[in-house]
Amino acid sequence: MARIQSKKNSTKKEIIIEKAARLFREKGFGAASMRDIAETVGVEAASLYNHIQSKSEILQAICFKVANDFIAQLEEVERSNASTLEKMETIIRMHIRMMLEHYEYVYISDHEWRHLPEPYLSNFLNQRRSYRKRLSDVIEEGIHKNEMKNIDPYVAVLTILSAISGIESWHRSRKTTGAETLEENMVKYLIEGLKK
Amino acid sequence: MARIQSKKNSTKKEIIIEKAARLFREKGFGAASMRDIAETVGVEAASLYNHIQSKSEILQAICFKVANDFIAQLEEVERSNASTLEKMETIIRMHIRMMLEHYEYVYISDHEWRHLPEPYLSNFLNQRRSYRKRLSDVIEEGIHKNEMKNIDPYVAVLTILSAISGIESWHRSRKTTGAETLEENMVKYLIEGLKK
DNA sequence: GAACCACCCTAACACTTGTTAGTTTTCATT
DNA sequence: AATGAAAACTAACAAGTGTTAGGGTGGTTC
Repeated sequence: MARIQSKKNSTKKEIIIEKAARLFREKGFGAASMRDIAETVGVEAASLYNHIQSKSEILQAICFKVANDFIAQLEEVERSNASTLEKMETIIRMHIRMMLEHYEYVYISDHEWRHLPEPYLSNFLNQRRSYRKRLSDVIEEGIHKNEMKNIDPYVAVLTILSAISGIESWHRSRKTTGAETLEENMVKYLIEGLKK
Repeated sequence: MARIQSKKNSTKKEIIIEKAARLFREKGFGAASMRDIAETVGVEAASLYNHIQSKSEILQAICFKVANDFIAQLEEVERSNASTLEKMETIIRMHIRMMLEHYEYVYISDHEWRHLPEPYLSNFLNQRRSYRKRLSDVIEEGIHKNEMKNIDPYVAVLTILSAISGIESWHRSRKTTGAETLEENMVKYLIEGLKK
């Protein structure tokens, strides 16, 4: 019960996933090999299998952790009794912060999910679809309550989530624009386009 | 000079690139093998090398074709004497239509460029950076001329391009929303958020 | 001190990868 | 019918893939 632990109070499995996430993001799931992962962990490839069952288990862990995180936070917003515009702003900020603070994980969940094996793939896509539906319900309500301009809710959700997912390219850049400027301006842009 | 041609007035090389594009988009560059490509072309893998030099040459052809297309169209807009807002709307529509009509190519150029070998990779990224800079110059001018609201130009460009790139997920969906609705609503959203 | 267990190692597996060599087929032009 | 080039084929290569088997090592617990 002691040896399995490391410096950071995390199990070796968690360490493996963390290191793998970095590589999956940098090179893509397919191009990052188990031997690559093993090297950054400081161990032989075969040894990884004492802690994980397969390469794709790592991907599953990452994708579903992110998905669950988003769903949990969305539920919190849904339960609140803020206006629909406030709700959307909260959600947008939540997404931006997730992208800023958990870049690797969110990026992988956004871009590498197609490598999930069935039935996880279908599962993931269903969760995703239902998540977006719930977001567009908020917008639809906002339109009915005359708090938002009349815009196709599906397109609005698509626009918002895609825009935020593009923060990925900021992360890869030289970051002459600060994180705070990024957040405030993107929120401004996306909320302004929604307002009546 | 005749045998190399096929039904569609295109060389075999172009056919290979087209078929490969489909596979690169579906499975990713790394996961699509030369044997996969050969099969859809209806030939053995080794025979592909009578027409192309390497797998990555296909990727280069796709990425730079798209990049050059975008640059050419941007230059046309820059030369016009429309207002900055009109310019931005034209550019946004151009991007949306490219995404709608040349989905496979644009998607690959957006998502698989990291597999380009040097020096093509650096080249590609430089073109991309300079393209975005020119877009943000238009927005900056719009702000100075008081035609646009005061928003960080870098963030605005990031938001616009990322949003449009998300049309990819519409393409993969059941398309309950039509292409026209998609275009009009996204333009509305993105332009409205820019207007003073 | 013996047994146990978690963990690492080396070696190997079956398979897939992009690509090359060498040969044969196809077909328009002479 | 013969020529010559383009383009297809088979076979093989070296390297890399995820994963398993089996054995060794060092620390914890009886």
